[in-house]
Amino acid sequence: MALRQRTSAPPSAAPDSARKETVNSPRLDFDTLDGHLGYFLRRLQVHIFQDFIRGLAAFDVRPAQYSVMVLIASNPGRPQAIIARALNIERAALAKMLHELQGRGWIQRLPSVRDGRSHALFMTRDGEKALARIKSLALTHERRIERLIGPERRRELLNLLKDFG
Amino acid sequence: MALRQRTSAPPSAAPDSARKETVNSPRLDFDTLDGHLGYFLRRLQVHIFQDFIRGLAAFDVRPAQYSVMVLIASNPGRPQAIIARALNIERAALAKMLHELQGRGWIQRLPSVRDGRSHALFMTRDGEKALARIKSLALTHERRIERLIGPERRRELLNLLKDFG
DNA sequence: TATTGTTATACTCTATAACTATA
DNA sequence: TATAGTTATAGAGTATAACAATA
Repeated sequence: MALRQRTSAPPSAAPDSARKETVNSPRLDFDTLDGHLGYFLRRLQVHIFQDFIRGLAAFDVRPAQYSVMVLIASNPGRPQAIIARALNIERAALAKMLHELQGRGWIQRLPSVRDGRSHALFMTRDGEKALARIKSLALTHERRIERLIGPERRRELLNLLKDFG
Repeated sequence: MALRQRTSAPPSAAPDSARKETVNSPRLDFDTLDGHLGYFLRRLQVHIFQDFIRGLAAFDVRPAQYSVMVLIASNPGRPQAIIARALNIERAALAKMLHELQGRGWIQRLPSVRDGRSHALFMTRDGEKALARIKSLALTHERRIERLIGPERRRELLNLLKDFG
């Protein structure tokens, strides 16, 4: 594994009297950070989400909202708990988000016939129309990412990440 | 590219009278989500960060704090702006975090001799000692991730992500 | 007893603006 | 003028607990 502990004491362990500011910039040492997958995943993920948010600013749709709308549209009639579990969203957070989306007139919550506790989720007509345009912007976003990191790298990352789940 | 728009209207575009709850669970259709790299990156990154936070709960150190401490320790004497830029952290956020770390007695901010505006950052003795143990826990965390996703996949992901920057 | 959806709370992160002191 | 650091604020995301209704 690439991640290893340092064996020698780093410079800053020297006595205070010996401490010196680093003036020039002989490149930063990232030390153990270089061995953390989470660090690199995070960097790219943040960049991608920022691009997504900017790209869909016209609809004011964030990644989490997009994923919820896509799932409802492709799986109409599901209860909230199923959608929440599928996307790793807290039930409480999803309830709030659905309220928001319902306020925009994009989704519907119908009382379930079979289970008095749950709501069956559907898109509205307006929601479907909005989602069509949103998906188009999301596709444009994905193509920007593809150009940024290269098509092969994108495909390889997608494959590696996908079958992990 | 794998991401493509649907050509046919999804089921939920049917008239309201035709809407039916989905009862059983014939697996969810993730539709366009399946083509978004950001979606998969996010899933794994969240999982990894949660594992990191749990693994370092004894020190109450979060990923961002860890990355800052590692950078200061390996690059003593740097001003805040350099560290912030390197880690894509807002200057304002870093200032707050450094105040926190200073409160724990882990880092020092010495006034810069060369630039009256900036602070030279150093670890304290206690900070170095804490960091040594923290790095050990971080290494254990990384090994858990390695076991979770497999050593080859981890290495490949790391390589693909690294030379993007 | 367990689950669905809801509300409320708290904490972290992120983004922004405004300010001071220096350069 | 621009930059370094600070403070304050607002918004989003996340985590938790508690509750009513239903299973």
